Amino acid sequence: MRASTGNGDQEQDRDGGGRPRAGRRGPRPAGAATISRVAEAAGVSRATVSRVMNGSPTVSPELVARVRAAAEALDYAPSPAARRLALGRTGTIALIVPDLGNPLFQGVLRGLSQAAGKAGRQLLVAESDEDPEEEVILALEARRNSDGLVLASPRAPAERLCSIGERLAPFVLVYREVPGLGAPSLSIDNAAGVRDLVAHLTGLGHRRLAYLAGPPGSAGNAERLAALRAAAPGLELTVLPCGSMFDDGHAAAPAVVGCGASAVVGFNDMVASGALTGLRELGVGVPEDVSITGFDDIPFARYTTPPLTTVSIPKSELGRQAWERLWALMNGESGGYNVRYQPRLLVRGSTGPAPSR
Amino acid sequence: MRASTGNGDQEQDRDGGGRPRAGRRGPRPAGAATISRVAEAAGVSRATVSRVMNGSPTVSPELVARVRAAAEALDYAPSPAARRLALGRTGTIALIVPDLGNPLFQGVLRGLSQAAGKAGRQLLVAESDEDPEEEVILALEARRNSDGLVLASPRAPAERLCSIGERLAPFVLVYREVPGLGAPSLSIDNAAGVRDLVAHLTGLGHRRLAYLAGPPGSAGNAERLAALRAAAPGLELTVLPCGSMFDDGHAAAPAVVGCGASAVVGFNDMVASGALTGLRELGVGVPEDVSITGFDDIPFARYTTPPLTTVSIPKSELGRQAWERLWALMNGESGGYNVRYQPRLLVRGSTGPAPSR
DNA sequence: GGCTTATGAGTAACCAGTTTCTAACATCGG
DNA sequence: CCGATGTTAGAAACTGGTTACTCATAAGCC
Repeated sequence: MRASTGNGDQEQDRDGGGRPRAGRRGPRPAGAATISRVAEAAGVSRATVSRVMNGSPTVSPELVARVRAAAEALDYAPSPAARRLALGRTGTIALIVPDLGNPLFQGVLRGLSQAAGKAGRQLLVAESDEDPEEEVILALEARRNSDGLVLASPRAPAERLCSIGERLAPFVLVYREVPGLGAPSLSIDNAAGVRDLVAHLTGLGHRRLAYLAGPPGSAGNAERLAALRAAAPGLELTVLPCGSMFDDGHAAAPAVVGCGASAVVGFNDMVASGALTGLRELGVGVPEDVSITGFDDIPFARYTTPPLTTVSIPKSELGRQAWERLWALMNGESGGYNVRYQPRLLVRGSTGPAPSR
Repeated sequence: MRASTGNGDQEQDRDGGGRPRAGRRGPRPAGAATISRVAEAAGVSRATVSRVMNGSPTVSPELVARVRAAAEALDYAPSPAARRLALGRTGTIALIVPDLGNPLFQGVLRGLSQAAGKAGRQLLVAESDEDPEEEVILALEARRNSDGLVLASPRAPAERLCSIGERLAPFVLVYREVPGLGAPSLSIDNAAGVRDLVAHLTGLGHRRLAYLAGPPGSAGNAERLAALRAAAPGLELTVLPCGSMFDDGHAAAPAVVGCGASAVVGFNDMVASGALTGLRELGVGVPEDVSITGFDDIPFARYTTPPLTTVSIPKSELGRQAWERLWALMNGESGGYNVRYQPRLLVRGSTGPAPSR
């Protein structure tokens, strides 16, 4: 025999003595009890053991007790792998995010994890690293190993999502809406958030704004930018390429100074915080010289100096709701309509009156 | 002979005029192709299809082509559930953390997710919510659905872990060492980190320290506190119960002022940041009046005002290493010895000379 | 008391793969 | 030309549960 089968399993004793079947191959988790052994020990059929383990009411109390005792004695627990195959469900749901380092997705992760955990479901997590095609592959793969999917802020183009939508179902979209797709989506009214921010800033007398743009593939970034353009007909707007992390914002500080804006609208709280620190390092007063706003209200935003004016979005709530929707879909219900959460403006210390020129 | 040969051929309708078989039960994912259908289409046996799908070299090129074509035509992909059962492995690893909202664990999550993803493994995540017994149950459950575990900062008592250690294997411990346990651990030399901090603070003339304590169950907290007590024989140390989140630190600010310490050692960066903001709100100058240090070096620590002096630990590296160790263990190798990472002191702006009384 | 109905539990057919064994066939050496 | 050896691919036995049938028994009814 060629050694091609040597897949890591240590064939302990393949001795010529030939005991019945010492250790066939890998599967056996070291003598774990099987349903057959329990059935034998209790003197009943495998079907009866299965019924007892699943709490079927059609078993006599006496047998229930016997099976329970045998299962206990053998330390038996049904094999999840076998149940998956037999039942056709996994007891697992999956979450795909572009970036696990982003508090936005961490919030969804937490909410989803807790809601799914409470319902006794396990959670598979995968990070697509902002790569659209990778994301599609991960999603398909994850879906095959779960009963349902939550796609957070998917970077894949709408038509690509539609083309695989059927194989992804049931699934829920978070932080994005895709019209043609037959999946409920939970999203943020980015335009409303931006309008609130702009109203706040113009109310303070700001006329020259800079926008620290998020990642190019982000739908949220596109919406926020579009809303900013729409909301600011009489304003002067400079768009600075930036990113989504602290360092991106920090690195953009000189450009902010260079463009002469009196107020900076950050794509999110991280770039805003980074820019805030960067500006102060350059000797720019916040908010005396320049006002700064963020987006998302990450836990940290309250603890910058000065605290960041931002727009709050219910991150964990999205996770919880995503579970609710997914649960409904998995039960064949409708999953409900799309929801757009209204963000809430939080005015803190990083914004102030525009400096009189 | 009994009908035991009924290997997958569906005797479509044996019922009296009933419909073919509308929807037997759950399993069928709406007409997904099975290995039997592919075998039939290609005119070969199921065994051959299996061999082709797994790249076995013992199939003639002609058959390989035929099977490939049939699989392609039917859009066939092997059922992960069936493979799990047949192979006895899941292609999945699991991570248990006490709190998904903590950047410390997010770092491990990221590192692990990326390393496992690169190796084509999926990642199951569960949050124990700081509850020791819950954690044990989650770990056992997660282990049964995966090939290996990473336990981050487990809250469960050492003897409890030892008692279930065998059923958890293979697994790796992160942020904690448990002597009796036969699992490699990747931990931080908390004592060294604390010593560095204390040396730095005493070098600046501080003699009265306050420690913002972490969660009671945390092993890291116990180590840091013990090291602090040991490192400060000539110092006055006040221990303030606190927690691990921003708000905990913020709420502790008045107590800090009350105890008269000139330097605050936070359990981690979050409580330190919270305290920093709280102190400044109370009119206390940092670092002029009070110095503050954190621990962990979360991404945010660089962006507080002033930036936080802290001790850096390689969070993502721990995740990557955890994967390496787990991978070795899953292959029957040793998994290597325990590793204690040496943290690195980062002096930033939140610490300064002790005020002359 | 015989017939119908309920009930409890066993039999065997699934779920969808993997792998051992075995048999047929081709190749090679003597 | 025949036996030994080497390949290939199929048959069938697994992986460990679930559940549709089936059947025996007991209870209910007339």
